[in-house]
Amino acid sequence: MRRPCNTAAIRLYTTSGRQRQCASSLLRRGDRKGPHGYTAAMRSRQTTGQHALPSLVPVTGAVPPPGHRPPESHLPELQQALLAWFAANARPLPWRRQYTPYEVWISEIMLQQTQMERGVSYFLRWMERFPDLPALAAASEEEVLHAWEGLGYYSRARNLLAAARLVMREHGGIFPSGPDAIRALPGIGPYTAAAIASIAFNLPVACIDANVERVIARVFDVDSPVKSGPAAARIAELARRLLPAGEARRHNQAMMELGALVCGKKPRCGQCPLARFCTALHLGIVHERPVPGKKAEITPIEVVTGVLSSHGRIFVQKRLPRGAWGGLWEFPGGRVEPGETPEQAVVREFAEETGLAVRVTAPLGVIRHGYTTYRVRLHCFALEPVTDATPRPPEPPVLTAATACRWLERGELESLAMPAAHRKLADSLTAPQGALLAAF
DNA sequence: GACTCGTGGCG
DNA sequence: TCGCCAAGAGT
Repeated sequence: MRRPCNTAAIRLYTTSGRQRQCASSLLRRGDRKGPHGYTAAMRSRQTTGQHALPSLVPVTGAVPPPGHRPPESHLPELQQALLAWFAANARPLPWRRQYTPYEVWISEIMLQQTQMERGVSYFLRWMERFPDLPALAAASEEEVLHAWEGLGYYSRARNLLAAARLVMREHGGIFPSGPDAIRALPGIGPYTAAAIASIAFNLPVACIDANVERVIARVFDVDSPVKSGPAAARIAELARRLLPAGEARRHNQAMMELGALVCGKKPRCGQCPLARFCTALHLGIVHERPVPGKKAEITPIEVVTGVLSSHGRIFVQKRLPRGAWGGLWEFPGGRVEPGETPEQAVVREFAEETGLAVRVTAPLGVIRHGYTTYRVRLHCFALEPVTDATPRPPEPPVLTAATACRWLERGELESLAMPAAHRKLADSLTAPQGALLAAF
């Protein structure tokens, strides 16, 4: 299965240009003054204070306009406005046709920490390859990882397979409908359990994801970091109270859709169905909600990898089953140690990870990528085996960082799941005009 | 709670 | 170039 690229089908699901235009003009206006007469200086002071609400004072002469409807005392009206908005603005996503548990499940896992457009393209390809749960359960991990290649967080794919097999074994192949049974499946945490229970089965549970947190933090003016305990508890309680009876499926999707399309990082308050209920908008502090947590530090690191070729074949190894890129295939390599050149590092890493003696024949360039806490520069090299004069049977590799290895024909690189950076390198090897091809 | 786990798009 | 982040879960 080939990695999805930007296909024409995806355009169906993107935000329209009209919405983008409206949003930008609104944002500029809001940045300058705020919709209700509070200055930027006022907002700035509110952000740093622990108690934004009590310290709020209108600009001299400005009176907060009438019409704000405190959300706590207008829940039914708010719920109705949200559902009406969703009915008119819901995107026609592929898993919104039938709401089968399998499709809802796959879509929810794929969309974790993944942008909608990418999720849609992978979802469509996934359903061609694994059309139902038994088909997934019958697949190999190699196949599943290959279908997932490029999405990242590969434990999601491994857990999907494990969960599918568990459902076959313990639930007779029928996706469980009880919240506890759903939550017990590998890879399904609090959010996803609630999403499947409500969206697939319309059970009365509230979904709380980053979108919902953002919407609630603004509408109800939650003034502590949303990831902290107190804020999380308040948001959970508010989310429960917001849920209309019998409407969990539509309501939860509406909350998340609103957070994605309107109440995003760039809020489009002018087109928001909840604007008249929104406390943060009323106070002119929409941009200060939600209150962010502390940000992680990014460490720059130098990493090397090498493409070892011998007799027209290329060496790859399969990473250990757990941890980063677990179960994916890669070219051996590792970090450059202090005082070491990248060339020295790749020779050392090959010796440590495979027992193979190699030498560098050519540099293949530097690939930049980043993940969570690292910003990586991956130095790539072409390698050849170091052989002594006397012919002898080739010694088998001694793998210390992998469970398997293979010598591949160049065309076979396509068939294995690889980390994104290694995939870029592999693609450069087979590219028709690859500047690196001469090295082979 | 604090960490880890990927990737590509965007301003 | 760089920081931020997009429908979180597992340890």
